[in-house]
Amino acid sequence: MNLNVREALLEAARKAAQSHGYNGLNFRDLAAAVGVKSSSVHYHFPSKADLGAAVARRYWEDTAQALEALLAESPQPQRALHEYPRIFRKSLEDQNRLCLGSFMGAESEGLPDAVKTEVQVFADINVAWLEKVLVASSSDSPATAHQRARAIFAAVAGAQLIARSRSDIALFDELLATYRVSGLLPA
Amino acid sequence: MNLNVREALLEAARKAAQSHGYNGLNFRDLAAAVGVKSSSVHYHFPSKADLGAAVARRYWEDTAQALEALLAESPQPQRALHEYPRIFRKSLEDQNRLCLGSFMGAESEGLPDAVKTEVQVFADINVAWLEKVLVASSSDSPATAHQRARAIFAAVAGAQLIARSRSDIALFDELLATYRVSGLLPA
DNA sequence: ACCTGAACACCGTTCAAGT
DNA sequence: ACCTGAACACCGTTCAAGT
Repeated sequence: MNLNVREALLEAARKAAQSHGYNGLNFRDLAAAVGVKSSSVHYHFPSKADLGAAVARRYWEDTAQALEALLAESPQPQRALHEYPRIFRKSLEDQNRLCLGSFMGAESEGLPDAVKTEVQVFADINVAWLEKVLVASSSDSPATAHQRARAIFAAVAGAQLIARSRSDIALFDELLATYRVSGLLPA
Repeated sequence: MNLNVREALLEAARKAAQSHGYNGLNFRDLAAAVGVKSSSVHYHFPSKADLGAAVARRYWEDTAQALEALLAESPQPQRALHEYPRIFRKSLEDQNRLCLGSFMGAESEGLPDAVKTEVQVFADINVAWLEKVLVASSSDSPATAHQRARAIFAAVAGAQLIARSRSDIALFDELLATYRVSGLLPA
């Protein structure tokens, strides 16, 4: 039950942050969602900065795991690359939530340093994975793979941001399709 | 002096919102920046929702004007299209600020309806302008221009979001360059 | 017409007190 | 070890009171 509270807080805080951002997170609603008092949240996470950093760290850890699983279960690396946007699509399917990296990235100006650091790691692992897969699928030379990986990450994040503000998953799919026909993403 | 206070509030609130979002806006800091008391802000804008909506409306009005000016002063429409991302670049040059439409778009879940409406207009006028210019420069058929316009808007917004979270304008330029070589944006 | 101080409920935080 | 209530300073809001 003790560990469960901490895990439940991390999970509920992640969902809240993907919906309302770090600024939109608040201890009393979070505590209520888990069934404890707000002062109990401070026992597990002394400050909001600690909570935010823990949530962001867990988020990129989970993402790193999902990315490796995606690559492992794909017969060819092109297939993993093609499925990559599905990770962002799943956030939209889950109550129209935004990628935590995008939301906290937007808020980064006012974020505690510990949180900002974790958010940057999220971006780094996405770009590193894309770069690796682009090279493995030999659709790009190693020299251009890094630039291309960053552009894909930025464009997919942008598509999710726009589609989310309209609560329109079909728009996300259409944006991705246009990225493909234009050549930013491999067909 | 009276009108100046209202205008000064709108301007200061826009800057604050582009840095910290709607949730990061607060009446006391805003009032202090303009030199009045926080209760005076409520005289001009009864609620935070009113203030947010006024800021967002002014923002898309200014953007609409800038877009028309850009098109008017461009000898060819391709030229205006090429210069379009400069509008987003200018926000980064101005204290690393994010497009208000992107920030409030991310926050849209918790935004008052009046604010959300204005934010959507911002997206609409951007896409409509891009679509018009794409057709005029005959780089796209009318049938595909709309899809392409939305993809460009999403990708440029995403590039700004990523570059801003790194406080790296050069990254914005590199992302845009990659969009061009990949074919999403005309060379 | 425009501005202000005081008061209210809310939020992050602390801390002494519980079990 | 884990949880809680009470108290603090902060924020959006209201309102009576100023000019």
